[in-house]
Amino acid sequence: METITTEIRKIFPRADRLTPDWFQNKTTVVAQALLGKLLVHETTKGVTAGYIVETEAYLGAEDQASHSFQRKRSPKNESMYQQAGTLYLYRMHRHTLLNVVTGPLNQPEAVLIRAIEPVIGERIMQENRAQHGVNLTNGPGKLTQALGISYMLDGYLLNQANVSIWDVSQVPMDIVATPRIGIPNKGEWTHRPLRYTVLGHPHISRQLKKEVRTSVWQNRK
DNA sequence: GCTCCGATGCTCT
DNA sequence: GAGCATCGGAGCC
Repeated sequence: METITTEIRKIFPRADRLTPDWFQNKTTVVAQALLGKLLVHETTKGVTAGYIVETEAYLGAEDQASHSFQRKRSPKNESMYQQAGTLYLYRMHRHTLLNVVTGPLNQPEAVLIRAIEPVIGERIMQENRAQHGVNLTNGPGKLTQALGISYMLDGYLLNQANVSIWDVSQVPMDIVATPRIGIPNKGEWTHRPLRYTVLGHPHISRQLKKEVRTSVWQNRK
């Protein structure tokens, strides 16, 4: 725990680790506030980390697109019912997707982390993915592979599984809300703007080249 | 025990 | 922009 703090603060002297409490806030608020935060994984190969640039909110029992729609509950999605800050990981085809549980205990909401910008351990990410450039981390399955995060971490609390999220005062210039990806035939929930992105960031998934901007972060304080 | 399918990504056109 | 890989769990027989 101390060594990772030292390592992060070498690069970001004023970095603060987010505690599970931080995720008790409203899911849509957390999803937007996560943009610019640093997602960190301590692996056997070294530290991997990146700024979060794309998230999606999943609003529990009433959200048709959520795994916990109508409070559906099973060993597979049990993590969604746990306390805020719990990691919810599941496998999609042969990929692993990472969520962080939000809100009160037993209210099964979560934020899906869909894309990051590599910051630490880019060489490790290249090894893990056999790819380079934006292809390293511009998708939910890609970023877990790049960071070396396995579905075995499902159910662990943030900070207790070598996975942590840090406030490093990186602030988006602009945030845009759009419909979520891969949610067909879910009525109004298909179209609700619950996907949040750092406007124009090159690492956002499924983005057209002409939408990429050169300036995406505010200057640090 | 069997079928169905997905909050994806890669490849090829 | 379409096709398909690939696998565990849920739902049903």
